[in-house]
Amino acid sequence: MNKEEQVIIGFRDLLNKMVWLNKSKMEESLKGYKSSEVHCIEYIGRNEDPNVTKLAESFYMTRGAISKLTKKLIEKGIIESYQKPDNKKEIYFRLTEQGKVIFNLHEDLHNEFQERDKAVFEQITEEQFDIMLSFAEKYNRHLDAEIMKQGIDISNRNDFKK
Amino acid sequence: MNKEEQVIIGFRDLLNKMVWLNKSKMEESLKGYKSSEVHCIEYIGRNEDPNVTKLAESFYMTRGAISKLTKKLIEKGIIESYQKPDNKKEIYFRLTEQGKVIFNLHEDLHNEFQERDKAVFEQITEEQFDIMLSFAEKYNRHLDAEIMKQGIDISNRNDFKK
DNA sequence: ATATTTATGTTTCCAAGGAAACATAAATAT
DNA sequence: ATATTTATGTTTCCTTGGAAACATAAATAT
Repeated sequence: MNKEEQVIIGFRDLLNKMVWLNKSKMEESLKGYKSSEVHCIEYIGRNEDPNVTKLAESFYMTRGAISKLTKKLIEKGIIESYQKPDNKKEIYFRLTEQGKVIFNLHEDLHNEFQERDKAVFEQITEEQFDIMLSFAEKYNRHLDAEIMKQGIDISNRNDFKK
Repeated sequence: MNKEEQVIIGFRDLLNKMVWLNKSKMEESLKGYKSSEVHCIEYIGRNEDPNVTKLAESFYMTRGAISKLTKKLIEKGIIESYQKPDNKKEIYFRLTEQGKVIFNLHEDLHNEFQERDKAVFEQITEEQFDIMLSFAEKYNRHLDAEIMKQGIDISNRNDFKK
């Protein structure tokens, strides 16, 4: 196996493991909330005027799936929707007080994860970080261009067939 | 956002994009086969005596899900199962002739993807690859240890509760 | 040798998410 | 000004995959 593949596989395994581990820790601490819900809460808490489309693009999910997820969060009283006076199409979300509590619990947990992995990051120099960041940026840009070529709309891959 | 997070998010986005892009290319070229099926065919074609458990661990999926997937591939005539004379418990898989055709088509596609992304990799020096590989290895080892601590069995996370 | 525990694989039930069709608002073209 | 196209969000139907219970074989303990 060449190094190109090794890097990709190494990071893929890494992220898979991280997702598993954090997910199980999360659903242990934040009982009653799925990790997808918490992820959604995190995005809504951190971003300006988030809507279904932005969430879908960020999570690489369809708008339909996000629509259902946000609906559930509204029913649970974790988020609420709002609109702007000059736009009757877009629907944005914000956290309720209850949502903010979960958001903060998640932030704590996030710090806990950082603490857990600190030992690994301490071994990495600034230069090494920059090398990895530069690689990720280059590759991301390249794939963005390829995705454009393909004409895939991440937020609902079907529409492009129209 | 600190560099630790940036690296993780950068690679996460990268892999998400790659999965999307390759998936849609794949299901375009290998019509009639889902990317999960092709992924499974790839693993079976490349590894010695693959069974449900090994597939599950490699894909970070439950044994139940893999069991269903392999069952479907057997029904489609793409793979077949075999056992060893001295072990009546483990069930292994191999590709049928039809499966080998798909395997080879997938290999071609894989090369095509490498070709597509060559421009990115050409800019990376040997030293830079080694830095990234070393980071991935360290982090993987760290997470393996954490997963051990948690007592999570990736192949069926529930069993450990017994 | 027998009992207990662990490993492997399967099945049933359920939830999450994608595909496609749809509704409506906004943007753009004519 | 009106028609057409595009953007945004929702809904229905269906597939995939997880959770949990189960069956059986193998490994281990007694």
